[in-house]
Amino acid sequence: MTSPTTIGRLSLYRRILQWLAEEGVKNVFSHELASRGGATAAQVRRDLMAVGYEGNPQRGYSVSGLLAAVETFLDPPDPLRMAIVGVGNLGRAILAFFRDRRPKLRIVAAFERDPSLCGQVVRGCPVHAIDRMETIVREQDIRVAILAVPAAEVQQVADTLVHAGIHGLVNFAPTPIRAPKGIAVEDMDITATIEKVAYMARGGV
Amino acid sequence: MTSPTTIGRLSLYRRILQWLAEEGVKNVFSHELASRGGATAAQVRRDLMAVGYEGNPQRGYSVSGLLAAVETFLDPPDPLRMAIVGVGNLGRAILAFFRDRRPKLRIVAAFERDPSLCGQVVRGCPVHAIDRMETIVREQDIRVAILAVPAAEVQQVADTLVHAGIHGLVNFAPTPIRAPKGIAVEDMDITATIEKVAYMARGGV
DNA sequence: CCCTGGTTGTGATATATTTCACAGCGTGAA
DNA sequence: TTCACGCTGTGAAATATATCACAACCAGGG
Repeated sequence: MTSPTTIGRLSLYRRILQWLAEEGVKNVFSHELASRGGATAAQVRRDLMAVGYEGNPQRGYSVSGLLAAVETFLDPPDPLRMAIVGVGNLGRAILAFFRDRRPKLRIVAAFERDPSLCGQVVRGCPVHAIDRMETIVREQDIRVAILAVPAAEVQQVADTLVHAGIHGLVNFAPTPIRAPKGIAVEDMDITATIEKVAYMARGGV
Repeated sequence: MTSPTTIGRLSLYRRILQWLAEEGVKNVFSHELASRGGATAAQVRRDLMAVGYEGNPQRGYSVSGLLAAVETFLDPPDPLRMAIVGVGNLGRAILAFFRDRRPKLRIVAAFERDPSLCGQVVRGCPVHAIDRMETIVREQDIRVAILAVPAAEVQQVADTLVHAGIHGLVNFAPTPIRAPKGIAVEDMDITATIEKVAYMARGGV
């Protein structure tokens, strides 16, 4: 019903609103959100239709009111438990960002093939051996997994997670993964993005 | 003329074709590329129209021929020099991936605020103080920069790079950046993507 | 009071992207 | 030979996404 691109932008507006709230800003107009969010004012208003919060032509939107509405819309009612697979540089970067930032989206477990890391706590997150992944995902009711493993392994990891009953996957390997219908999958192909910019950057050479 | 989404997929097909070539596969059909690339056969054929390489209904596409055609299409004629700003975990992950993988896209410099890293070589890439960024970007004719710095700093870094004559920016900070027209910008918002999947994953709870 | 100016919410429109569907072709079997 | 098959390349249609444009609203200033 609500398009995925809109969901992605709402997540961004939420962060902008949090920023504004910290700065003590009370009200905001659609064009201000747009300029901070890299969108147009019309698009912001269109996106906000999904959350059903009404602004007012004189003051725009109440920052706190809109923030609450967006959070209600985006956040699951109960905290959603997530896991990360692969505690290399990329995995650590993601862990660091999410730490203490989203109470409703908690990364509760990490999995890693390298035995020397297992048993440690990295960025506040316990690291388990990847063999125990299926068991732990089931036991801890983990719904979403972030895959930060090499391309050669990622499909197998994804299959195991699907088998363990995962609901969503975010894949950072430079190969798309296949998953049955009903499982939300997003491939974030860093290489493709960089190559895309490299291509576009030589328009005016 | 060619849409950015197509460019992104061509980059993916290129990697798949490299894989196939390493496996010794000589020919490939559009539906095989599609299944490995998370697309449909029609979309693959449509994308390949851009590169102007013709397949044949009996054998499909020659892996080596198509690979060469895609590379000619995507790669700049001369090697494109790139830089990375921020040598934290994310920066290192990207450096590690690009190392020796793309001769036509070389990350030739890294910039970092932390003085203890400056002067070192990380993943084969020399790390410079960020104060010297503008000078080095000009001197070394760096065209594309990858931004892996905190959100609070990213706009200022981008402005400096624009001033230094950069052509393209890939931004990993969770805030979109503003740049003048004519500069290719791609924001990779990891947080938004994860939140998007978290949202979609609770469809069938 | 009556304008003017600036904003919201949204129907209508435009653009971008994907999918459909089929002609054209060469191969292999009968 | 003649047919059926399976694929490519691409016009046409469908879908998804973004933008336009305007009625409705209200505050502030004549």
